[in-house]
Amino acid sequence: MTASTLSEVAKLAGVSPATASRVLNGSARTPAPEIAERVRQAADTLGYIANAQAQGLAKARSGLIGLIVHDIADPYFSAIARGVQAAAREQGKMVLLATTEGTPADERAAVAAFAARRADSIVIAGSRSTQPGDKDSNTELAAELDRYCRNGGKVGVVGHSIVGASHPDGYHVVDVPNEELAAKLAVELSAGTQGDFVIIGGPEGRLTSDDRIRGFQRGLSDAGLPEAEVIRSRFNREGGYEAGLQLAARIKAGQSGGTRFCIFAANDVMAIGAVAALRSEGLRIPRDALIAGFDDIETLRDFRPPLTTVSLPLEEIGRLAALGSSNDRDGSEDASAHSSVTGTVVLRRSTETASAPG
Amino acid sequence: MTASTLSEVAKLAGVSPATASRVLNGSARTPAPEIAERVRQAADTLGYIANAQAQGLAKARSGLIGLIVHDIADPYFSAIARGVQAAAREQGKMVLLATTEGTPADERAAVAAFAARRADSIVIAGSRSTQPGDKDSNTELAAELDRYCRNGGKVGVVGHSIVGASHPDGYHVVDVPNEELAAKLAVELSAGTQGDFVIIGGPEGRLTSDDRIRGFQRGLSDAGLPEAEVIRSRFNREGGYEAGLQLAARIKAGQSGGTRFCIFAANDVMAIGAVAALRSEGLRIPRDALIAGFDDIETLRDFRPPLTTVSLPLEEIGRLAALGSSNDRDGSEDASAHSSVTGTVVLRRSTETASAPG
DNA sequence: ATGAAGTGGGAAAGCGCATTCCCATTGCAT
DNA sequence: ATGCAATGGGAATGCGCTTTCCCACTTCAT
Repeated sequence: MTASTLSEVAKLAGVSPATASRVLNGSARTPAPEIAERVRQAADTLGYIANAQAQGLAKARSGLIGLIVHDIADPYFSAIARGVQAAAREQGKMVLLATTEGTPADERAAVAAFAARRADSIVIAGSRSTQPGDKDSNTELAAELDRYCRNGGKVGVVGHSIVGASHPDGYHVVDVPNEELAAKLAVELSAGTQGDFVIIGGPEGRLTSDDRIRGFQRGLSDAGLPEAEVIRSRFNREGGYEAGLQLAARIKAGQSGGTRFCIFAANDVMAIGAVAALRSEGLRIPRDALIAGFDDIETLRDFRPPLTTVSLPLEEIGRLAALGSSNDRDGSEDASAHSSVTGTVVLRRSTETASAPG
Repeated sequence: MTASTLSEVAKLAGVSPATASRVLNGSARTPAPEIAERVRQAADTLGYIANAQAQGLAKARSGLIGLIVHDIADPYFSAIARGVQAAAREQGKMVLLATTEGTPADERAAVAAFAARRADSIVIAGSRSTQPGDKDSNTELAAELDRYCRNGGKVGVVGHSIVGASHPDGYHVVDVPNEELAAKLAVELSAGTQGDFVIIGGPEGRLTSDDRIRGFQRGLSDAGLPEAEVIRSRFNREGGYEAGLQLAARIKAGQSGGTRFCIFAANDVMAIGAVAALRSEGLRIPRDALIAGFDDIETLRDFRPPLTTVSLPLEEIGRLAALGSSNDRDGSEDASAHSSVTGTVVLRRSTETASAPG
């Protein structure tokens, strides 16, 4: 037994499919109340559920919003996903998920898949990479997105505008002031710290990571401090762990010169990994080293010692990206090519210089 | 400018739409290589992307798999989502996301929405509730799912079979031995513990929570210990926190009778909340109380003190649910109504009775 | 040389719905 | 009473694709 169709409902109600369509799925024209009731009853007894695919075909809109993330299990992305999901819900849409592990080629494929499904809009989160090896893929990604826009799609971008993308009004980017906030963090940290600064960053070319590193360096410089050394690693917990091991060895070898290293990890998850590594080497935070992260991941807030970080309204970011790229076109002016959020530096115990009582 | 269509491609290639369809999207019949090449070229120059909605309509399959979770930002669910996503990818499908906050009414709506989109299968994660107030909604949820199955849909269920659902072969449930594992945890904990056991559980009627509580009690009983008190709270971090505050007050009032409470929180996130509460009251783990969780959430593994818990292969669970409900029907026998996973008790510092050196 | 079997492309009929147009009916003003 | 606009339902078309069926042509066996 297959699902019942509109015409079956119409037949049962003794009306035409057109009328049934009008009453069941919103239309400008509203049939007479008595007829409407009959149709609704028929639909009910048949357990009618409109075929969204057919509707999409007929209306050229799908009610779908595509979401591209690196890894849905990464708390950074899942927080954004929650925001996107909330926005989708508000608009009566559904979200389609794609994970890409950050590779531009997969992102391109995801965009194509979304385009195939005629997603009304696409939200692309997660920093793109500008590594030389990814150059072609990036160009193709931009091309694919442009094509999608040209065909009427809207795309919401978290963080930076897409490199190479050029369609005039198809993109809505949610600016995240990674650089400024990282600078601010550096300034605030430098106030009460005397040890050397070290940065644990993602791979070179990872935009978000690069922004944060650049900002942090600028902050140091603004505070009259020398540039910090940068250790490159993967942009996840394991990357942080590995970098942490390196640092631990150096700390134990006395390379921190009598003072504590102040470590800045480009995101919270890396910071946690680094802390785990330091601990596994018998070092303690903040006794033997200070450390700060970025993002203020919710699940990590109960971590000990509490992690100094930059709090970002991730859910809101997701919401804005989804809303900004919604098809409320006929744009209220041009006001909507960008929206921006702000974050706040949150100093916590992991960077406290006065040795804690406990 | 709107996306180009199959017939445009066909025209450009000088063939019929039928032929174009055959070469571009897999078919049993394969046109001549030379023609195929021409079609492919035409598709390429036009930037043709098949309209999945139209394909879905024509083929009566959508290539979509619906995923229902309480909250995508909850690490438990996002881990499962990752598994589902992986399975979807293997099968060349996409996942459609719905979040419900655990309310049966929303779950019902999500199922209906998936049915409307003609999702090939639905994975429903997250414990259903059997609270009296939800009874009707639950019945409706079951009815909706049954209807979906009757129309040819497959549903993968994480944890328990759907209460009230009855369609013979539409459901594939991934059994999670919550009860057994909780019992095992209780037994292992009781070995080295003398204090009273206390359970922090979710609201009554929450299936997963109830299973774990029941199992834990059984384990205690098997070990010859009296039944533990159960504190009911919300099934998330805040719930754990609130329960933790209550317990902290009692511990400080000396109600633990000279020994330490051994707290079992029905999931890791609650456990973390409880730990945070105890800490905020100046208590320390495991010095002042022991605590164990359930799930072994990845992001929480670096937590201090390391949390005793039950490790569950969440990603695998998601995979199995998605795969098991995939339309490889013509079922290899009936072998596939269930699949099961197993977990392991992981004893860590949070329940160590020998007072730690540090 | 002839027919049967096989090969490969095209025409056409939907898939389930929205929507445009058309037509019958009604209400009103004249 | 007559004409007009407004109202509301139905027929038909098309959204973009798959798939069945048909037909022209080739190839082989006889």
